[in-house]
Amino acid sequence: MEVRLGKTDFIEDPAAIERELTGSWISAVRRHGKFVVLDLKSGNGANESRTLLIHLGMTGQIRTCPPEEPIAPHTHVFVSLDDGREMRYTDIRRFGKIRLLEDGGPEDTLGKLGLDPTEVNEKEFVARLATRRARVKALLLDQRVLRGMGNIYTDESLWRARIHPRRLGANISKVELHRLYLAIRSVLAEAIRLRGSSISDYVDAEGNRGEFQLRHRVYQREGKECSRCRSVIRREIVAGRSSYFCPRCQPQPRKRLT
DNA sequence: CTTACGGCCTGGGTGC
DNA sequence: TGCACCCAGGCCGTAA
Repeated sequence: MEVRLGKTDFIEDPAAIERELTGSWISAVRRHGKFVVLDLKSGNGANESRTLLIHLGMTGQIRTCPPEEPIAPHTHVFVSLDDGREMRYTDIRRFGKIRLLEDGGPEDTLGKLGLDPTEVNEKEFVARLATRRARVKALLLDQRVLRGMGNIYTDESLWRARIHPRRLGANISKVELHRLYLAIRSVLAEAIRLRGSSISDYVDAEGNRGEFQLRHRVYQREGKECSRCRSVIRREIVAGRSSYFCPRCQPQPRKRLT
C-alpha cells in the first residue's frame, strides 16, 4: 500500500500512518463496535502486529474505487492498493478518527468497550442494565455498556420494546428487558441486512446507500403518527441527545426528572 | 464509584 | 445575498 494524506487533524499520528501503512498488507477487515479495524501485516515478513482503527463519526466514508475516479470533496486519505484500486477516506465534518495501534500497545480504545449487542446473551444483557440507575437511553448509547449502538438504533429499539428513553435501567422490569433485548437484536439484524440507515450521506464501501431509514418508526419522525397506535411522535432531549418516541406506546416513568 | 451536564470539534441545512 | 443558528457522536472536565 501507498498512502497520501490531506487534512490530518482527525488522525492521531499522521506520520506513523504514512510510515506503517506503506509497504504493508491488509490481512483482515473487521468491525469492533463502531470501529472499522484493519489488521496490518508488514511486507518485509516481520511479525509485529499493527492495527488501524477507523471511526467514521457521523459523516466518514471508506470507499474503494479506480484511482482515476474524480475526488469527492473532503477526501483526506488515499491508499493505493496493490490490486490497482484506491481506498479513500472522505469525511465532511471530520468527526471521524483514525488511529494506529502498534504491536500490543495500550489497547485502551477497544479494551474499554462493552459487549457486542449482536452477540451478547440475554442474561449478560439484563445484568448490564438492571443494576444501573442511569437512563436507559444513556446506557444504550454508552459504548462501555454495549458497543456499537448509536442514536438511531437506540430510539428504534426502545420504540419496538415500548420503553420510554427516560426510564432508569434498574426500574425496568425483566419482561421489558426481555423485550428490549429482542428489539435490539431484531433492529440491528434488520438494519445490517438493509445496509444501514442513509439519513444524509451514509454509504457502504461500494458506495451503496442503505435502506433501513425507510423502516424507521420514530427516528426523525417528530410530529408524525406512531404506526402502532397513531399517537404523535415526540422529540425530547434525553441524555443530551435528540430522542424520538411515542408518548403512548412508551409511557413516561412515574418520577419526573428534568 | 456513579450519574448528569455543558462545551468543544466541523460544516451542511435552514430560516430570516 | 448574507448570516446566525442548530445539530450530529464522542469525549472530556466538572460537580454532586
